This record gives sequence, structure tokens and C-alpha cells, in this order.
Amino acid sequence: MDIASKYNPKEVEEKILKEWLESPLFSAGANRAKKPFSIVIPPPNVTGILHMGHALNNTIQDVLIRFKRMQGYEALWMPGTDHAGIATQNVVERDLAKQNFKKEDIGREEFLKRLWQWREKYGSTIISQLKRLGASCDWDRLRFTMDEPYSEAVYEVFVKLYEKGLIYRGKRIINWCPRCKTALSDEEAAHKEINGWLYYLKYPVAKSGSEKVCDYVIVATTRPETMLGDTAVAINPKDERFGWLKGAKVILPIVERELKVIEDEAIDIGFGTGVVKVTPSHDLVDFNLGKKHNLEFVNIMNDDATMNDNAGEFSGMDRFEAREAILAVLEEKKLIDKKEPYKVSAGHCYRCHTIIEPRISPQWFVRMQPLAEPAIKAVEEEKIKFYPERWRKVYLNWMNNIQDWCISRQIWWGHRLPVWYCDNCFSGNDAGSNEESKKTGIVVSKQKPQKCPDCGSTKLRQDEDVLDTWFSSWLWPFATFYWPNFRGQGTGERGQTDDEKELNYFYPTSVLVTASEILFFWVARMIMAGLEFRKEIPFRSVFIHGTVRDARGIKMSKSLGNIIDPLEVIEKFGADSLRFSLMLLAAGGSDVYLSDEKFLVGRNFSNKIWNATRFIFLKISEANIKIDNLTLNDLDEVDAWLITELNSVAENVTRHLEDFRINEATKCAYEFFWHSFCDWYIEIIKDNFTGAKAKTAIYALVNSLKLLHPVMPFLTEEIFHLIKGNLSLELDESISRASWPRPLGTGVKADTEKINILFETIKELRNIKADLGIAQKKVKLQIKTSAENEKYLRPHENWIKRLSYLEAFEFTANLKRVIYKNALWELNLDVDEVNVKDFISALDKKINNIDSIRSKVAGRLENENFLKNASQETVEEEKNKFREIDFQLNRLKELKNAFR
RNA sequence: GGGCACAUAGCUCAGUUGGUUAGAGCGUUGCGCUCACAUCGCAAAGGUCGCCUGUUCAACUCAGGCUGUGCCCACCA
Repeated sequence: MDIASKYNPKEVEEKILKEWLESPLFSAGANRAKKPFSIVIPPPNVTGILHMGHALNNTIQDVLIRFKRMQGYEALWMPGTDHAGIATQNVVERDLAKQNFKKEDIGREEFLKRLWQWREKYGSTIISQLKRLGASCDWDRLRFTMDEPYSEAVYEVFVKLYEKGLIYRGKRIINWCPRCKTALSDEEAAHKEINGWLYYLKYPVAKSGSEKVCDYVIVATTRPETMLGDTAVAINPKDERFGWLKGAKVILPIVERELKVIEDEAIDIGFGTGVVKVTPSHDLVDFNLGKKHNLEFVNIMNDDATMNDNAGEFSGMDRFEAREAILAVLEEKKLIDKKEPYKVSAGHCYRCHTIIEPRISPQWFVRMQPLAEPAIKAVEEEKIKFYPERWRKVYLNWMNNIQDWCISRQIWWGHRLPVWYCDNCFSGNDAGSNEESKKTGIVVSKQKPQKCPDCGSTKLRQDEDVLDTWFSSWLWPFATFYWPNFRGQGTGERGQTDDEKELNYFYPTSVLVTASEILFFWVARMIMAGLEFRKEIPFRSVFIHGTVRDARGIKMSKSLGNIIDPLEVIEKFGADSLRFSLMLLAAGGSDVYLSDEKFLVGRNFSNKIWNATRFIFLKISEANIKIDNLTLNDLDEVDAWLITELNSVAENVTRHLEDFRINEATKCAYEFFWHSFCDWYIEIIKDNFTGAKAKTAIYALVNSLKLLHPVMPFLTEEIFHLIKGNLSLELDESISRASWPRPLGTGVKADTEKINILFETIKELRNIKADLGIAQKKVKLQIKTSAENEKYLRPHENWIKRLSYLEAFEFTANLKRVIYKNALWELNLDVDEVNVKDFISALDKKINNIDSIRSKVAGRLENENFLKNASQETVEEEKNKFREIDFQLNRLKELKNAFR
């Protein structure tokens, strides 16, 4: 049979992918005979394209799913995409802008039509890319957060929460993105420090409470433009410097408005001048002060953060333009005391990075505290476990300080609020919370109500707003199963049952794999929603992986231009290489630093596996060996050693995968395959290729492939097929459904100690030869040993000779000198012309090295406290170690003497 | 301001409960195209495990402090 000497991943992967997608290998359904294992995918943005973060995230999930599937679980990986409200709308708006349109020009209906078209066109891109990565999702289940059944879940949840008093409408100060022109939640306002100034402005004092100490008060501000909306200045009542200001009035410059002086404990006496300007309409703190002290609210901005008519002469200017203009006027009036450089923390829109403008507007909120309580408990009681564990604290800390969630968005792409207002009797009041309002003229309902329950009017108008994207994604773990409107009996295809049965079977899901960035956005909220609507946690474990960064440690992002495109890596080296390299690098939850050459490990390893297979096939066909089963018998020490190693590797890989230590699992399998299997075993069997050896090799190969399959699905599948096709073995259709390796029980137990002595000897001989400068010279090996040992050694003669590059074995009772000895034998290399000088200096170095270790161990053994306190085992170990080191030391010394 | 990580070979990082002669990949050096693989093999050089102080018979590992780096949270005008 002809197998290429270089592995061609592209060709193989595309072929295998096609087979997979045409098969039902990855489908799952409620199956009583098996235990469930389920993962819901973090749904990527429907218009997204695969980036390295996706590659990492989804490879991890695929590894876990494939592992569990092979272990015999009913493994479901639920795929889907997210409509990603603001992000997607922005993309389509940009597209419109290219044609010189604004969305308002074409209207809501037409705009939404375009959005859906966009989704049809690009929505499957990322899905096919995930497939190409090898993701073994149950693709027939592909969900979308705006599918009709899914939307039903969203409305259901809104109505339920409203009825429970957990959703309310309120006029509050919220984070407003003046570019997207929508409200954002606190989480969507990313705080970043920017370099700014702290301006000290002088406000003239009109009349003082007691004796006027000064003509001005000086207030410090980072945002002078908001002064136009000031309606008070505030001091701390305990601040003795400003006792005279109590009850005073000051004049707001430019506007010439008279401002009250209010007193509040919240004012930090130590900051700035101790006097604060209060702008209730444009700052959260001031908003609260304004409510508390019953101040006037003056809004000075439009929704795009330009100044409105309340800004007088500055009307129409952008907020930053207005800042400069106002400063110029104040400068002219000599009302600027000073300015200092200052780092300001400002919220930025997480979608377009525009600086947030706090803005008062009516919005809808979810009261979070009641939802948070059980979600805190679930994690505290470890019903949900975090990996790495440190995220548990981060989660709990956030949950314990949770704020209400602003869920209404002033965009068009998303789930429209199931809220109707009566044209006749709705007066803009708040709604939903019991004390705050009377709910007049508001109906919250999944369907459009016939008439207003308050006044009977039929003129009802649906709220224009849509819901925060996360208000739909927090239902993902159960809404993907068609909750709450389960379909009837399933079709029976692929063993599927009806929806509810499936939900009950697969929920709670097993593990959620995600990045830390969306811990609050998504993970925490899913836990709350799961507990609220299913009365059960949504997943048992949360595995949080790191961020993908470039070689300099900077987060990869398209806008920074430092991305490595996973698709290019796939094209060049194959998805297996990409996956393998990522899994090797992504330790626990640590960040992954990538550069192009990092993928060579994966490429090289793929090729290694390919060639090892190729070689074994070659030998089998050369020797005309027939293998029709994998029952191992006639194993010699070397075969048994390999199988013993394999067993322990299988055990370790399994253990590591169970604990989400994928990198360790990958490394174990890699080392076994490359070093134990290729470097030792295959080398050993080269000139002693018996039927038993062939079988052992194939057995080890098949099981290595299985261990590697979760990480390198394509290559392992291809070779699995090759083995099945060429060796007439009874194997599964696909390795993805083959059983996970279990240690072979009795019968195979290697005398690893003796074999290891041989391996050590070979390494030592190579070493000595290199030091003597005769690495490539085939010399005779003289051996002095017992008859019994000779009998043991004889069968291994050939490979020992070859691996240590020797010409011949000679058993003799008289050695000219001893250059090496161990428990089995004493050796000499029959050679005269050698580089004694280098050899002796290399020896000296080794002797020194070992000598220092020897004295360390000796010191320990002479220490009475050690002997007294350390465990019996430890002491024994140390004693053994000492004997071993002592033996080595003497040997080296003898060797040195022999060459002197 | 609060919290959380991280600091181990030239580079990138492993190191699961304290006892190891501290490992890997890449890079470097030397030797080799020995009938799979040069995307390979064999070997070598290279580390006072950030610093200090404790706990312990024993610390890369535990505790406290320090320094540096990164991240998250927060109504720091």
C-alpha cells in the first residue's frame, strides 16, 4: 500500500469532514441506557467569523465532548448562534452607510428585513468554520436566539418576571451610548482610564449663610461642560472650612442661575476643594444627590451628546467641543482657578468604544437581588464548581453586590419588549414595582392585548425598544430545548424523543466552557435564569479558559491588527495541528500567547504519527503478517513494557481530562507516542519484527489514536480507517464512537525494572561514546556477567547493539577495564583511539555533580531529626537514593581510573 | 480604593496533595540523511525556581511581607 511520506492534512481533513457531516455520529438524544453528558455552545455572533478565541473555546469543548462520547456517555453538544443585538445592527448599519443610507431612511421594517437577509447570507459562515475546526456538535439542532420558539421563551420570561414584580419600568440615570443611541447595562459600560484634567472653577457666592468669607467657591470638575446643568453645589456638613456656606446661594457662571448649597455626608472632604458642583441630569452620583435633596433636573444634551437648547449659546455643539468653548468663556471671565492633569475613569460602550454619557431616561430593569440569592447559594454550596477555582470568588463578589439590570435597548435588532402602552391613559409613568407606580395604561403580555384594561381604549402601541441580547442568551441552556412550548412527540429519528424529555435528560448540562470576559454578562445570569425557571442549576461545572494573546502578550483583536487567523493555520497546517498546539499551550485557565511558529509542534506531531503508522504498515506488509484481532499474546519484556506504559498513560490522560487539565492530557499522550512508542519501541522492533510485535505495535497505535482523538480528530480518524481497511480488524465505524482505552488487566505486567536497566545502559553508552568522540564509530562491546544474565541479555542483543551504535557483543570474563556497570553486567568498549582529555573533563563534571548530590542526601540521612520525623517510606527512599548515587559515583570514578 | 492572578532555562511555558538528580517545546552547539519521519534521530550547554522573613527534619511547593507585571470590580467630583 502506498502512503505519502508527508502528511497532507488539508486533503485528509476535508475528506473526513465530509464523511462526518453525512453521518449521524454526533447526534444525541435522550437515551436511558446511557448517562448524559451535555454542553451548550457559547453561541457566537451570527455574523461573526471564527477567530482564535473561538478556536480555543470550541476545541476545549470538542475535546471534552469527544472524550465523553468515547467513554460511553450520550454526549450532546448543542450548537447555535446569537443575534447579538447592537453588534449585528452596527454591522448592517455600516453596510448601509456605504450606500449613503441611514436606517431611519428606510424605516424599521425594511431595516429588519435587511438584517434578516444579512443573517441568511452570513449567518452560516461561522458555523461552517466551526465544522471545519472539527467541532462535533449535533448540527441538526442548530439554534438561533431569534428563532421563533426561542423568542417565545424570551417573552415568557419577561412576562413571568414582570408578574412577579421583578421587572419594572423606571426613569433613572443609565449608561447611554451617544453613538449607538441606546441605553446600556452597567456591564456594557467598560471603564477605562483616560488622561484628562481636573479643572478648578470659581462660582461667585450670591449670599452666604453666615459671614461671607470669600467671594467665590471653587469647585473641581473633570467635565466642565456639565456645569450648564448644575442645580446645586454640595459640601460635607462636617467640613469646618465651609460652615459659612450653609444656607448660602451661589451663582452659576454663564447661565447665571442661582444654586443652592446642599450638605451631604457623601462628599469627600479631602478631595478637590471639598465643594462639589451637582449636575443631577448628567452624573450618577449627582443624580442620587438630586433625588435626595429634591433638586431641579436640567438636561443639557441631546441623545447624540450634542448640547440642546438648555445649553444656550453652546446649543448644537458636541459635548467635547462645548467643553472647550465653555472653558474659553470661563477663562475670559477669569473664573478658572487652575487645572491639573488627572486620570479619569470613563465608561466606554463595549461595542463601539464611544465614551458613555450618563442620561436620564425611562428604561426597563430587572430587579436582580431576589434572583441572585439562590444563585449565590448554589455556588457557595458547590453545586456549581468553577475551574480554575479562583473565579468562584469573582463570581460571588459580583453577585453579592449586584445592581439592577437595564434590559431595554433603543435599537431595532432584537426581541421587541412585550409591552403595550395605551395612547389614551398612559402618562409616561413608571411601572411594575409596587410602590413606585400605579401601572396605568401599561400592559405586559405575550400577545397584543385587545384593549386597555384601565380605560378600555383599543389604541395600544407596542414599546419601540428591544431587549438586551443577554436577556435572551441567559436562557440558552434550556431555551435551546424548546422551553417552554415543547413540541410533541419527536420524530423518532436518530433515537430522539420529545423535547421535554430531552431537556430533562440533558439538563443540567455538564460543563460550560467560556472566557472570563462574559462571566457576568452570561454565566452568572444563566445560573440565575436556570434556578428561576427550571429550579435547577444550568451546569455543574464552569471551565473558564484564558485569553488569546499575541507574542507580546497583547490581546488579539482585529482592530489592533495582531490576529492570527485560525483559518489560515488550518489551511496551512490543518485543524489538528491548530487544535493540538492550542491544547498544549492552554494550561488551566491561563492565557495563551501565540505566534506563527507555535503551530509547528502540531504540524510536526501530525507528521510523526503519520509516519509511524506508515512504517508499521510497511513492516507488516514486508513481513507479510496478518493481523485479524488485537488479543495480545506471546509478549516479551519489551512488548510488555510498552503495554504497561500505555496503560499508565491511558490512566493519566483519563484523569487529566476528567479534571479539565487538557494540556497535561495532551502532553502525556504526546510523550508516550513520540518517545516511548516511536523512539524506543519502534526502534527496537525494527530488526525483530515478529507477529507478536506487529500486533503489539498496532494495539499501541490504535489506543494512542484513541487517546489523541479528542484533540486531533481528523488524523486519528483517517488512520483508524486505514487500519480498519487494511488489516481486516473488527473496529468501530468511526474512532469517534470507539471505546475509550481502558487498562489491560492481568497478563501484561512488564518487569519494567529490568527493561529500564537496558534503556539506561543504552543512554549511558551513547553518552560515553559521545564523550569519547566516537559516537559514530561502531565498536565492540565487551560484557562480563553471570550465565543467568547472559541468558536474559542474548535475545536483546541486536537492538541494544543498534540503538547504542555498536558493532558486536562479546561475553567475556576478563574486561580490560570497566567503563560501565549496573545490576546486570560490567561493560567495556573495546577501543583504543579515543579523545581521553575531553572524556575525562566530562567525567569530572559528572563526578562533581553527583558528589554534591551525594553529600546532600548523606546530610539528610545523618540528620537525627530527619530520621525521627520523616515518614518511614521517605527515609527508605532516601536510603535507596543514597545507595544508587553512591553506586553511580563509584562507577564514574572507576571509569576515570580506567582511562587514566 | 477593593479584589484576583502571575513572577521557574535565552524565549514561551509545565510542575496535581512539601521529600524529584526541577521538566517540555522553540532557540543555541556538536554529531548523524543508521531500510517511517530532516516536519527526523542522538547528544550537549543553559536555572541560587523574583526578593526577604517565617513554619518544618525538609520549601519551587505552605504562611507573612516586599518588588515588578497583568486582569477585574468600584457613584475617585
